Amino acid sequence: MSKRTTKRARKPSAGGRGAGAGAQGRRGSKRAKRTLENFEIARLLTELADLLEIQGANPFRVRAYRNAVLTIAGLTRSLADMVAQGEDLTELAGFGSEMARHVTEMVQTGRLQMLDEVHKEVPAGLAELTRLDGLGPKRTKKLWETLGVKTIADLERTLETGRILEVEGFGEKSVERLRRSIADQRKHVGRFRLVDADQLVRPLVDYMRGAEGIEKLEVAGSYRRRRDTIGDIDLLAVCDDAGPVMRHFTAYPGVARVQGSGGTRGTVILKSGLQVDLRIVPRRAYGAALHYFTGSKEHNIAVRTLGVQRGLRISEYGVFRVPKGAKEEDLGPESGERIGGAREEDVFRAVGLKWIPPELRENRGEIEAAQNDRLPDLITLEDIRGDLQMHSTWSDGKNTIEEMARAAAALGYEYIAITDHTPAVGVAGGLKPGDIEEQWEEIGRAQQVVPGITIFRSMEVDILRDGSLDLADEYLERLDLVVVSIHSHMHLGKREMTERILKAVRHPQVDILSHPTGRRINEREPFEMDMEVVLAAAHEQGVAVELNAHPERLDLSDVHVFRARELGLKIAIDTDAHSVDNLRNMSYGIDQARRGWLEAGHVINTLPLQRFRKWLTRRRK
DNA sequence: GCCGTTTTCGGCCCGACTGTTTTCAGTCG
Repeated sequence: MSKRTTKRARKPSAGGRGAGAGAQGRRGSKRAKRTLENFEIARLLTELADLLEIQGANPFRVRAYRNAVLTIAGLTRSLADMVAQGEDLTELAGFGSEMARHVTEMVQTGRLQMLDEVHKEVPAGLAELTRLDGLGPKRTKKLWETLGVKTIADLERTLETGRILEVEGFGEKSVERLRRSIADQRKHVGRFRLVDADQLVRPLVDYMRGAEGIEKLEVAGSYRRRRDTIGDIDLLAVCDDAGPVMRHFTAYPGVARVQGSGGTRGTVILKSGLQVDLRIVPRRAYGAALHYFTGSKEHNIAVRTLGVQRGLRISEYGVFRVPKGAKEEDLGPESGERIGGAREEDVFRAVGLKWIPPELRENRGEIEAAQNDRLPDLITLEDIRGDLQMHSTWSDGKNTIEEMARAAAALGYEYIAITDHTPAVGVAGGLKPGDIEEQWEEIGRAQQVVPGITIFRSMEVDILRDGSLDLADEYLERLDLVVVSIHSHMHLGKREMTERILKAVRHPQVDILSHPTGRRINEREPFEMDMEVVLAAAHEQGVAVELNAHPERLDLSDVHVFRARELGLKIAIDTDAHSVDNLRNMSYGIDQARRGWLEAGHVINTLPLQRFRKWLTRRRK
């Protein structure tokens, strides 16, 4: 495998975590230096990129830092470990010798000298300012140079006093926009969970289909790629006359304010705070526009670059052969010979690729896979034959075992596992040992009255602080399936947490490690733990790792799923349902699984009943 | 700063909209 392919294959997707301005400065110099986590390294590199941009550095150099941040976001391994083991960081996508040197320095010293140097010239707070809507590097620099604005607080003062109007390029509209932008940031308006976006998008799409003369309507963007969180919504429409469609859009009752509207593009903010962009495109460009607005940005850049290599110009208007000898400035959006654009496939075919499912479009190796006809045959909801984590009224579920079984049978499943909590999870009504046998009797009764589905005796066994399990072996041995997870002491250090999970995974009765990082999207950060080590241990022990389909968890993340697949682990996609309705959340797990390149064969609950039973006995010979 | 089937220099995706402008820079996606 060439280095290029290797690097591309590792190229990640998701954006880095939010970068805080002045992260390095705040850490201070006292105390022993501590190894930086990947996200902290990414944060420092982002700050460096922001500040270099303000300094007017070469934009491609700035991009190089941002690309490195993207790569880091897709790693499951800790950079500190990689450095400690003497690995060659330049093997990582977007990492050259400089980036490798920077990262090594940060790992070894906890600081980045280059950032210190830049801080001498540009205040750290400016990085934060560039993240406000309407303020980019140029305008931030201007405010700093003319009014000495260094922080958001400074900016607010100039807004109040009106001094900002003295600065060239800043008028009343800018004042209003910046005020809103600061207020939005205060509210900590973040990304929307996919499930919440679904609730907002469905009625909007229904409404838009009623627009006069609308021919086609599709939701593109990260929503179409089914990312676990959504920044904004991109709607794509085809119609002959844009005017009525755009007016219909901005008149949607859910709109809080109209940010802008032109002949082909309009932007509104819904009352929920969700931004929605509508693009109106001609029929002949529909496929090219759909591809373009679906993204990801990184994927698009990669595809367009392939186009450039073939003398093609790819944009939302279509695929064009660039006229020989044409000057860049003479080219309009539709100059040259149009060789495609009505269908999405046109774009891929023009650069020698098979059509790539949206969930894979993260420039994480999908381009190479499509070139080599090695795209995965992605799992679908129809592949699922059972659900291996759900709760009943015996602990914190809302429905009885029988009700859960009937609902699962109605979904066409062959088997389910009832996984009520164990005693340590008192708040969730964890069962006491004395209750467990009674519950088994009820499972037996439910099994008799609900035909056609097998109900496994299981429990979601709590992993205690020391890594031991919250249920005696005599019970564990009598369960059909043992699922383990953490519900307490979530703030242990990385080493202790990793050891705790490893101990649980190595318990001979354990089958599935459930919601491994404990994250709750937008609510709780993942545990500090070494995922790479945990996944490796699970693989070694024959333990499956769960992709929890609950839309607030989706834990494993897509990046972790991708890595698990690379390592050859088995995955269980479970809903963790606490009611019959929750069983339908399986689709969110499937979305995430597809983003992690899973095929049916990677997932244990796609197995037919008999083969699944066989899997259960793999360690119980 | 990274990268290479136009390779070690010279590229690096492409277009719309806004605001404050008189012809476009900056920002955003």
